[in-house]
Amino acid sequence: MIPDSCDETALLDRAEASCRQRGASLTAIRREVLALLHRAPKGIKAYDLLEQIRHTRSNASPPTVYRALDFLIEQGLAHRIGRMNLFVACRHGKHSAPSLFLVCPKCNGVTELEDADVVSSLYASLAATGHRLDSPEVEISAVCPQCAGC
Amino acid sequence: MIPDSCDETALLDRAEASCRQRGASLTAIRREVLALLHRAPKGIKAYDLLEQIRHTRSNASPPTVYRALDFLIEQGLAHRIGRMNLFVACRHGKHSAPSLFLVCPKCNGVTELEDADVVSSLYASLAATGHRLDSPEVEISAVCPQCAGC
DNA sequence: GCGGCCATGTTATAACATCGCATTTCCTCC
DNA sequence: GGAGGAAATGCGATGTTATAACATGGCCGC
Repeated sequence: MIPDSCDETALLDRAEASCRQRGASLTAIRREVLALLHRAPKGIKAYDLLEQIRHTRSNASPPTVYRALDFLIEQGLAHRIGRMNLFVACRHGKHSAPSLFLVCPKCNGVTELEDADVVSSLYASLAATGHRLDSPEVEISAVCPQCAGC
Repeated sequence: MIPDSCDETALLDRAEASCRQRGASLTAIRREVLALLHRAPKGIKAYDLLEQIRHTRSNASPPTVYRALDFLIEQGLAHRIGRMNLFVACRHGKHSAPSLFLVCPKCNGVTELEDADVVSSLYASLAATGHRLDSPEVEISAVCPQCAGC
């Protein structure tokens, strides 16, 4: 897990290196989008992202953003929260094992849930029906403790 | 569990009764939408639903469909799959427990998975961290058996 | 230079969802 | 039975999210 105090540039450089390893390139646009995602730990919507990125690239358009997002997701650097049309940066270095992400529908906060039992029983159940997990990130919409009180 | 061979009319009548019990009414439009959902076991999109329902109600508009869907979801008779903007009829009689939806990213098909082990361990794990499931639908992206072969 | 390749720019439009308000329907209470 | 009110529907416009389609730019090996 990457500590929050981690320097942004270093983080982006690491992402760039990992892309290069795979023969992909983290271009300027993509890097900027990734940086914006990292600055929005609670997720950000595509059109808010578009507005943000227009501060530095006034000609950016929806495809500019969506293409960058698609790339980042493909590279495992970002994640799409289906229900909310929300995008978040991936908070962990690698996905050696699948993990569960609890997404709070109120504050949009994302918490990683580490629980071997859940993951293994999920695996077993999927295997029983012939399914195979598509992505190592499983999102679950759940109200977080802070918001549960409200 | 309701057997698949169950007659559609009977199924709708049962849904109507369960609505009435709660002081809600399964009107003609809602009943038709529910019937259409049941005929699309892999889920159907709102605008496809709209096109279908126009066969019998030529004046139907997007709000017609969305309002009916909102009602059915509220009543636990249908589920919304956020990721794909897809709607499915609930395949259980009751939604006493949340269920897992396996969404195939290739064919977009939705399969409802009922697995007490997974659900209970998920529940336990959520409770341990103070979270609470937001909706009875837990979506998981998983390649289905048909697409896995390709 | 030129041809291939990837990324990006640009315009338009598709696809999904909601709002706001008028009208109707249906229930209930008198 | 009729008045009042709540719920449901009709209808048009609008908001929001995402992609299609096509043109251009820049790099690189040859």
